[in-house]
Amino acid sequence: MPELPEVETIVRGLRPHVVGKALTAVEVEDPKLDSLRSAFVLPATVRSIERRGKHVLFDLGDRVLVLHPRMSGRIVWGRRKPRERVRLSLRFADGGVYFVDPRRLGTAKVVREFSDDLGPEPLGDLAWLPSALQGSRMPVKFWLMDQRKIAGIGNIYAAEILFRAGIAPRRRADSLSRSEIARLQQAIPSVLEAAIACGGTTLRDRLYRGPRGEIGEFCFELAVYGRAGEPCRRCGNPIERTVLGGRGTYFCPHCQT
DNA sequence: TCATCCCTGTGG
DNA sequence: CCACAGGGATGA
Repeated sequence: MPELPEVETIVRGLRPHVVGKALTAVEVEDPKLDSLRSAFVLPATVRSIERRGKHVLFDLGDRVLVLHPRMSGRIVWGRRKPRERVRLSLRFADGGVYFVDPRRLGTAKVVREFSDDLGPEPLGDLAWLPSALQGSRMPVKFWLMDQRKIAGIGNIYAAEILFRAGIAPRRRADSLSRSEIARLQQAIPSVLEAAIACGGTTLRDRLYRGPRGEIGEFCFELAVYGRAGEPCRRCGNPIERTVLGGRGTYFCPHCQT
């Protein structure tokens, strides 16, 4: 469910509650996560919490707990356990971190060292982007969502980024002109940073919540995602929805070419 | 580059 | 009831 801005919001919200605190108990409440039962060495101090792509990393000194919310996962801090389906609870003296995940698609693992095959982070300098796009025949929307190419972008922000850049989702990655690539370099960080500044996006289903359960303010206004048939905020023509790679794909046929 | 699967909940 | 859901691994 969450993409980079939502995961970043989660991580920032958890840090003040958890970093430097002693993890006293772990409750595994989903058979799919049984392998975690023997993975913790307690008590352990949480040294830091970091985000990498859409992964949340709890540094426990000799181990790293890696959570990935996938579609429906949430990670919340609370004094008491939430009523929703909790798959994993991390107990601290004054509260807990709860991995809530109704669809149970999210993943959790404990490793000695976090390693991954994720691409670069999409914030900051994207000077590497032009050469990375070269030689990739996939639709640019796929490319943006391919975590090995660039980390953290999902279906919503891929749509929003491509609208901002004025590029149609089906365009092949290696077909973009210099100026289109330059617009992408600008659109990627600016869309994601704007969303982070708003604390992420909460859709109508309200699945996503912040680290303390708050719904994200709707201050990040979606330009295209979920707006099929509604007027484009820029040109007024209706937003279209198609299916690309099995995912709903929203774009403005007039503004995105 | 597809389809399919993993899961469950919700909205039309 | 069916369609769809913010992710991603897998196999053809």
